[in-house]
Amino acid sequence: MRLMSPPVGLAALADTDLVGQVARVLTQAVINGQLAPGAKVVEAGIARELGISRAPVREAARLLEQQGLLVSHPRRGFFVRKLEARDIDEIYDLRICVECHAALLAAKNLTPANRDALRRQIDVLHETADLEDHARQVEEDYKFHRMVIEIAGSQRLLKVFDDLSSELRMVIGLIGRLYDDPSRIAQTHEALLDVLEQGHADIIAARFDYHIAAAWREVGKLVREIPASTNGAAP
Amino acid sequence: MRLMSPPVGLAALADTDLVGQVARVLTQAVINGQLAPGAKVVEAGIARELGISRAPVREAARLLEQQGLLVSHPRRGFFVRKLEARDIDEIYDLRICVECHAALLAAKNLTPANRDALRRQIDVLHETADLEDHARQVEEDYKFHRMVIEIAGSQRLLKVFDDLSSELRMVIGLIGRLYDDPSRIAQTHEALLDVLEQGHADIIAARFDYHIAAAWREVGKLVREIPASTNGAAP
DNA sequence: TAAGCGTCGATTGTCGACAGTTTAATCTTG
DNA sequence: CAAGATTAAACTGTCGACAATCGACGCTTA
Repeated sequence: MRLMSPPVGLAALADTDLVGQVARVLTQAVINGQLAPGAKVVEAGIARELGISRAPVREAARLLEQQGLLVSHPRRGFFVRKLEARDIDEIYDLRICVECHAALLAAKNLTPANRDALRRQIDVLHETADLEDHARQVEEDYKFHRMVIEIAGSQRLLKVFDDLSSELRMVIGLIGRLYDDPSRIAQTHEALLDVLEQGHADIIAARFDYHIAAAWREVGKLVREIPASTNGAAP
Repeated sequence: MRLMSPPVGLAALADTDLVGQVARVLTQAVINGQLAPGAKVVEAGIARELGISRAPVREAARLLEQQGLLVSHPRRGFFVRKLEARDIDEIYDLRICVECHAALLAAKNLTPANRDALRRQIDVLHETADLEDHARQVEEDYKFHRMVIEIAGSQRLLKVFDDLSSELRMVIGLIGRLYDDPSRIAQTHEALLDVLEQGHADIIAARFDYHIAAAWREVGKLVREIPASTNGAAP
């Protein structure tokens, strides 16, 4: 059963995967705040809303739980995870750990082809800098980082990053605007590509560390201007 | 529905979680080889065997898929993941990345209490060295490493480690014997605790890196004596 | 008025069923 | 006899149903 009204076209490639679709829908709902942190995710409600049964919804919820977007209290249901300042710190700490390592691997695997791909992505960053679409800016930013990890060539590294990303998108979606000076993000990423090309391990690690830590401080600052809430429900 | 016959006592605390139980059963089956790599996991079969319906089995399978123990081919079902040499490399590469980082954090958080806990675990390693129970040795080995990450204090770091661990247990279970000289593993872990206490970042990272890399080489050697198989099924 | 208790609606956990698809087995046919 | 077509069995994806449980509300009782 399709979620959207059949889009006429026969472009039903990787569509056949209900729980995947539900997972995407839920993820999106969490990211854009339709499902606020702490909100209860009522299986029957989602199911009815999507015109499907509860089974696929439950499976999708379990998936998102594993990814850290939802928490489940047995016999009480699934809830949108509340991220506290501590979680943000954990996420960025792990991001630094993982991305610095990935950057080193990526530098080793750097070919003209994927070097150009990165450069093109930086061009995209330049373009989006002018737009007022903050969400888009964040998205293209992530895409660059993700490309680096793809180049590193480890599926597991990529999975960790993707899981962290969806958690982060949640907070960032909540914060709203992220960059004070959008034009600068393209520049900072050029610096990242530079050190990758240069290929000196220490410098690469230091540069990526600095870059991510900067984002960490930025997000941390903005988050602390927002409600601090204890996670989960009382026992 | 309970899996075991009710153990009389009222110690039915965290029992109420069918999918959790199923997940554990399946994990165990994968680790000890009852479910061989590449084997098909038939939902109805598992369900019947456990005397439950397919729904919880499916949810558990999705969970293990997310953890990397199973792969799912839409419309064809779940299969036990086949780990190739490349996967082993990815796992250990990530382990080094994560555990070295965790070790640094752990060193900062090291208190007399958890320092003693680590030491006690090393004692256990000494004791199990005499036994011929290889599985037990591996398990206690992991427990030490896990404790370090617990001390580091990041839930996410711990989750990444746990996921990697279950994948690794799979390979190691397959290999059978892992240590040529069991008496040495206690020693090497003492060295790890030493550098943690000493608290010098570079030395900690280097030592953990070396320790894990050694295991990597060991496992890699043993794995390559075993069938190399392509993962998944043909499209 | 505040704490305790029972009731009722809402929601989860689990089950069995059914249709559509995949896989295995059997039967053709060149 | 081998390759392809055909049929039958097995399995997955999804659904709707039902009992058990949880949380809220209101009522009783100090």
